This record gives sequence, structure tokens and C-alpha cells, in this order.
Amino acid sequence: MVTKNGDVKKMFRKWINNLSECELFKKITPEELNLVFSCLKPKVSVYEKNELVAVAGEKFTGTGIVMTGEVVVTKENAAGNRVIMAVNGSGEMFGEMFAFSGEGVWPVSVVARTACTVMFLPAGKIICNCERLCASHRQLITNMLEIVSGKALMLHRKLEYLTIKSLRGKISTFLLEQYKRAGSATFMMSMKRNELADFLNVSRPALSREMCRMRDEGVIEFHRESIKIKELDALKSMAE
Amino acid sequence: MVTKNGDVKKMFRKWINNLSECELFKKITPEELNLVFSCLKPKVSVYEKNELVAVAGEKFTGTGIVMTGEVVVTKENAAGNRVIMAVNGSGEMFGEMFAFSGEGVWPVSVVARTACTVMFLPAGKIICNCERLCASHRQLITNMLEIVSGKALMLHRKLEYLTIKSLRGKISTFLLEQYKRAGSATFMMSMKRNELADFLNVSRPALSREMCRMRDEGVIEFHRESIKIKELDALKSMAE
DNA sequence: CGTTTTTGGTAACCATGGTTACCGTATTAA
DNA sequence: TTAATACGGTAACCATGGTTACCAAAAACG
Repeated sequence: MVTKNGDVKKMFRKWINNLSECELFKKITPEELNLVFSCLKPKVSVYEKNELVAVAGEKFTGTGIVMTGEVVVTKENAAGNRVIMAVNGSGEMFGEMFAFSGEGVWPVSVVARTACTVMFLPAGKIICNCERLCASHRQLITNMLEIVSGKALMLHRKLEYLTIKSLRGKISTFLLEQYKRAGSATFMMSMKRNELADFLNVSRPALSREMCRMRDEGVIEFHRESIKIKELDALKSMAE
Repeated sequence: MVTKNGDVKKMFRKWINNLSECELFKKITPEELNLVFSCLKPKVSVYEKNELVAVAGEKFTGTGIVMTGEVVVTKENAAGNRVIMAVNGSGEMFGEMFAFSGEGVWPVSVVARTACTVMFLPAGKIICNCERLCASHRQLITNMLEIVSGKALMLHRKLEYLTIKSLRGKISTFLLEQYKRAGSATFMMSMKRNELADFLNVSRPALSREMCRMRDEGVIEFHRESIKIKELDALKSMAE
């Protein structure tokens, strides 16, 4: 790993346009970003393929933002196996949930999937009082809060599905949510059977079987991607 | 509902000592809190028992902090039934995840379980630039980030358990986590069977049955609250 | 245009875990 | 101390959903 503190300015000039597409920096113009960075003084590091970007158990160094290349976030589960949590590409963040949670160490390991460049924002710096608390700095904090709350909401939503015990309940809840979003009884599924089974944490044949049962009972009707809810009330009574 | 903007100062003087025990205001002294409140200008409202504090679908008014009494956070699920999400007492917050997530409306309803007093902090105000961006204001933002990230982490942890399909896997994972925390093969359970069953989202008799099986196989040993891991490797191979 | 791959429906078999019900032992309250 | 209640182990029965394997239709690819 090569730390390029000296080249930071040059690095930013090159990446500043891409970075404003990154969620953390949204609503901040490239010009303002320069100011923000002079406040934050982030560290940029370059990694070779398969190099360790962060090691579980070691001191937390700050939220990471992938500038180029890809990283893999892995977690060692209780059985001692490494499982992949996420693959993050250019512009994506990792460790955002740990930055402010009071944990002092990385609970996950991050490995360079390809050669990559990563920027680290120390948590303390984000909320520090720079002399001129610039508007953009405030925007940064807002963005951070938005990202973390958004993540929490997403997890919450996912949890709601997994807490439902019966497969029929999961399917009904999912369909009703889609129905509400679409605003009509006929709509397109946003996922393939495969993906939906994954999302609901059930097996694909079981999902298929149950959906067909519901079709045979006249509650729904479907062909491939398209779905039609025929008995809304029946469906509602199944969601639970 | 009676809004008492005029009495805000009096209200605070009375509650300021309790509030500094509230997570959002931790590390802020009562004196500093006065300053912070003069920045934030929160609204305080008084509700009678069973009165609606927030209505799902209506405009989001800000994070709520219960000053006295208790509120119930309820959500209408897909089937149209109201389910209780949380009961919040004095010093506890609600709506903290929605404040910054960009949702414009309350996704839940909040009802006064007893007569109660609730303080609302508008999301925008928390991150606003008051003239003298006081140290305490920064602390407030830090606390907010900490609370929301903590919530996200907790949800994440819960999700990990629910994603495990086999009951044995859930139990093993849970025990290994407890073991790691305790640092010894013998430790006390932090939950009763009932609560653990709830946490793992399984039925109590099934949990009991499986734990006894594991005991009969010689992997663990237990009596009521106390647990001893006898075959660590076996347990690890079951967690998954 | 034919071939390969992906997608999804179907069926049989069986393991897992929910349900209910009962009972003994702690724990708490009166 | 006794009564009431909470807690947890146990067993029988059975519904749900996982597994595997196969097939047909659709889509992607050469």
C-alpha cells in the first residue's frame, strides 16, 4: 500500500467530478468539494489487487470511499468462514455504519478485488468545527445522516419480510407492497423468481409452488414478469 | 393537544436534568442544553391519553422525544392490521430514522399510551448553522449520527440471525457470540428461553427441544441461565 | 437460424420446526 | 409458608417448506 498524501490535491482534481456523483458528496459542486476537502484532509491510499484495505479487529480508520477499482467487504461469521457482505465499486462507500457507532475497530475486513484507490474520511473530521463551517460541510453531514438512516430503513424493511413466517405471508406482503407502488392491480415484477426467492429467503421451487397455489385459488394471475391481483381482500388477509 | 410554545422555557428548566440522560443529549450539560435549545427552538406538545401524536401518511414534523408519559409507535402492515413497533417512555426517541431519510411523511403512527409531553426537533434545525456553532450543537449532531448508526448496526445483527435457516445454526451462532463476549466456555445467558425464542424468531418449545438435543449430543451443557460449551469445534461447524 | 443458457413450473419425498398440551420446578407474591 | 405464576423440558402430531430432479418455454448467443 502506498499512501500518497503529497499527491492528494492532484488526485482530487482528477476525481472531483466523479466524486460529486457519489452519494456522500451529492449537492456539492466540484468547486465546493475542494473547500470541503481542505477541511477534511482525507487520506488517499492505493492498493494492489488482493491487498488488505481494512482488517477486522484493527483500529477503525474512517469511512472508506472507493475512487477507482473495486473492494470486497467480508465478514467472518461465527463458524469462522469468511462471507462476502458487499462488493463496492467506484464512488461507493464502506464502513459508514461503523464510523459513528462508537466501535473502535473494524468489524469487517476489506480486500482489494482489483487494484484500487480508496479515500478515508476520519469520522471525527466530518463533524469537526472548521473555522468557516461552510455550507458544503453542513451538506456533507446531512448526506451522511441521510445515508445512514437510509441504510437503517432498508434493513428495517428487509427485516419485516424475514420476520414473516409463512411463505404465503411473505409473498402476499411483497405483492401488496408492489401493488401499492404501482397503483394498479396489474403490474410488472421488479425481480425474477430467483431473485425474489433470495430476497424472501426461501427456495425457488417452494416460491414457485406457492405462487401457483395462489393462482389456482384465483387470488392472483401471472405470466412471467407480469402479475395481476384478482382478489385484493383475500391477498390482504393472507399478508400477516 | 395543547401546544405550549409560551411555556417552553419553563418546561425545559424543569426537564433539563432528565434530558441530559437521554441519548440524544448525552455529554451535554444542562447549561449547554439551554443554549442548544435556544438554537433549535423545539416545539413541545402535551397530549391526553389515546390522542394521536403522529399520523402515518401525514407530513413529518421532526424527531420526537418523550418528556413525560409513554407513547406507542404502531405500523399498519400490508394486511391492514396495526402492529405495535415500540413503546417509548420518558427520555426515549421516535422517528429518528425518518428524520434524515428523505421521507416526507410519517411511515408510522404514534399514539399517547398515557397522558404525555413530547418535544419535536425539526430535522432541518439539527444540522442548521446557528451563528455560534456551539460545541454542544456539534455534540448533538454526533449523538444523532451515533444513534442512527447504532440502530442500523443492531438491525444488521438481527438480520444476520434471521437469515440463518436452521434452528441449530441460529442457536450455535448465538452461543458462539455470547462465548466470544464472555471469554469463557461457561457463562450466563442474557435472555430467558422465551425471549431468546422471540429474538431468533422461532417457537419456544422448538428452541428448547433443539437445545436439549445439542445437550444430549454432548455439545453443550446447561441449567437454566447458565451455559457451558463443551465442544467448541462441533458448535462452530453447526453455526452457518 | 439452430444451439445453448436461463428461467420457471411441477412433482415426490422427507426433514425441520410449529402446535398443543402437560408437567415439574423456580420464583414471586400474599 | 402457601398459593399463584413464570419458566422450561418433553412428547405426539402434522403442516410447511426444502431438496432434487425433470421438463418446457423463453431468451441470449453464435
